Amino acid sequence: MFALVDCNNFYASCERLFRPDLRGQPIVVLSSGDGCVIARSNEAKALGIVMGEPYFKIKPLCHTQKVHIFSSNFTLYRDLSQRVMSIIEQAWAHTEIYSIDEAFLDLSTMEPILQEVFCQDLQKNILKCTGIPVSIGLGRSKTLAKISNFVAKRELKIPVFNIDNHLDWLKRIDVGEVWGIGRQWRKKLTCQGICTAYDLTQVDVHQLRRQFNVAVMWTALELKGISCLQLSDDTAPRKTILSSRSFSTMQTEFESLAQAVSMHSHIAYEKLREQGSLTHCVCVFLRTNRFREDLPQYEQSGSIRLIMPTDDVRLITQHAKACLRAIYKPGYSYKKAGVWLTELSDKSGYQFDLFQARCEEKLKTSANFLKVLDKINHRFGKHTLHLAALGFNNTWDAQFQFKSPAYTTRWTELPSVCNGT
DNA sequence: TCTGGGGTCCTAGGACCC
DNA sequence: TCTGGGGTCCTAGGACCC
Repeated sequence: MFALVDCNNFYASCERLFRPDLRGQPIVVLSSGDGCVIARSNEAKALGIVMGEPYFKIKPLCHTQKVHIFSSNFTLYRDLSQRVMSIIEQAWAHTEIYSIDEAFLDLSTMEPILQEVFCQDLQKNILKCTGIPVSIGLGRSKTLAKISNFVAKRELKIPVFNIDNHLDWLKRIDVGEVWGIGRQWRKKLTCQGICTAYDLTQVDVHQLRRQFNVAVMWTALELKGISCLQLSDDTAPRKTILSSRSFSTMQTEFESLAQAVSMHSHIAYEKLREQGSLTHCVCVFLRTNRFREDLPQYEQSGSIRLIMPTDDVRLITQHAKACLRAIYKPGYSYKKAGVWLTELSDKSGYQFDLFQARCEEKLKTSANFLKVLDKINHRFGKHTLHLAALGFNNTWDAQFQFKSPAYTTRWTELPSVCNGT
């Protein structure tokens, strides 16, 4: 048996945690640059605000209905996520942290009779210790646990549900709600009359393998209660690292794009160092605003493959700017740029170039420099020390107009408790 | 006027090898 | 006119997830 713990309206719940005055009020959390809706409280859902909707389209509704708007505050969400996850891991060792707000538990070694009670206790404990409400679904496979969670949250509105003796629910679940069936597969399946999760269990799995792919076949097997996906004990480092963002206003000049690309190089560098990897390939992309059909469109990417892998922010930035130079075309209004590091390798397996003199001295100097850079930024705040290439007073960077304080991670932004006097 | 960011995996096809 | 069989690796593109 598997259990899926899923935080309810996670980002909205995080925001409400430090704003008890917002209990029962509609809350919406926006994506980077206050672009789209990425989380909604139940009250906001009830107003018909849908996921992914651009903010400007719902602005009047938010105003008349007094919806509380928040910019995304990932520092806060990450911190609260870690608290929730640590409680889960303390309660049960065989756990996979699947996303910022979800964890799978493999309960197969627990007495079946204890499983539901265990989940009910866990749900109460998480709420008590963190203030974050969660729902827990149980099932014979990860996919069934997912569906079970969906039923608990959306249909029955109860904290814990075990679908094992209630598989009739599959007949009422749209096939597009099944984990692993996205928009394209849903379209293709419904064309063939496969409209519900139950329908999918009735199709020959080899036919699914042929017509779709092996993942869809596994999904169908999992719905039948045949577990194909085990917990992934994934402490493995990322295989690619990306930093990208839309601009607050469209940019035309090379210089501001170069600043943005330098900033993304810096962010990507920090992520790279954090997991102790080196990059072999630096890729840069930029694109115009695809929603502005009245403007000429351009989208391009370029990459540089390094002879020797690096984690030096100076080299990464230098190569990223060279990529940008190669793809930049004047005369366009750019909306977004990013830096993508691929072909990552572990620092311990450093491969020297056969045809160049070994340059240990140079590497040592670089390592020392980076160590100091990291140390200073760790102690005094993320962007205390950075390359001048990032520029100052960036007007192009995304705005977070409705951002809440870093309540739990910054001394100066701790919530204050007022005694009313 | 205003439309997110960051990942993974699978597959088909092409290039190459003997 | 007729031209094998059995592999591996790489890449781009497409699907999915949160």
